[in-house]
Amino acid sequence: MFASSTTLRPVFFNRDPRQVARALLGKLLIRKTRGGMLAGRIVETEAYLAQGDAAAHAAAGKTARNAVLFGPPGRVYVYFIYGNHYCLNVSCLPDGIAGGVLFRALEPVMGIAQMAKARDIEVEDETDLAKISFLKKISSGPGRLSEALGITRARDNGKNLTSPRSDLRIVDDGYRVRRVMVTPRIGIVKAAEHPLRYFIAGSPFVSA
DNA sequence: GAGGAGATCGTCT
DNA sequence: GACGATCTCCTCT
Repeated sequence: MFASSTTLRPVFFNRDPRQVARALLGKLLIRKTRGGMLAGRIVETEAYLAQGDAAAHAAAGKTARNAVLFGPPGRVYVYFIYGNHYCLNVSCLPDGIAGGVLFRALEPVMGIAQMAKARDIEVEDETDLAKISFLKKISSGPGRLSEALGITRARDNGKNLTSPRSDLRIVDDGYRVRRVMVTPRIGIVKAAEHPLRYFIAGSPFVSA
């Protein structure tokens, strides 16, 4: 499957996070597991900038926690939040300049039953797997999509998303997004006014 | 359906 | 020692 798709290369991520956040919409996030392949279409992202963005983890400078954001583009940055959740990001811009994109929501595409199990969501019967109300519970939110794909800081932080052999990567399968909406970011206090949240207009799988 | 509070811990001050 | 790029459950309407 996805025979005609191509893995996104480092150059895709080597630019302004706002461009990357917008361009990632419609791409497929793919996770290879022992139990099979999981995939979701990216429907919602947020950009976190290098300079002058008080909400970004990189705002206060480089630390052991956020070092990946300062590294080369196309690397996985995972952080743990509220004592409960992991959030998945990808680094942008050249080595030495911080910046990243947070993945906020996916439309489940492949391995849906396995993702539901990872989220501890019960499948009543086979028809559930095609219901929007059911699919929304799987990966419409940063913590939710990370849990569905089994993302953890110990396992994935620093991983190269752009290697075709990686167990976590992003591919372009030719899907074309019709219209993109831009709004302020969610769940932050500092620099909350900037319109840096991007999502596919009309998608029922975006968060909130 | 909306709104509020608790969970729970790594990270930085 | 405080707080956070969240989620879920519970209560009230």
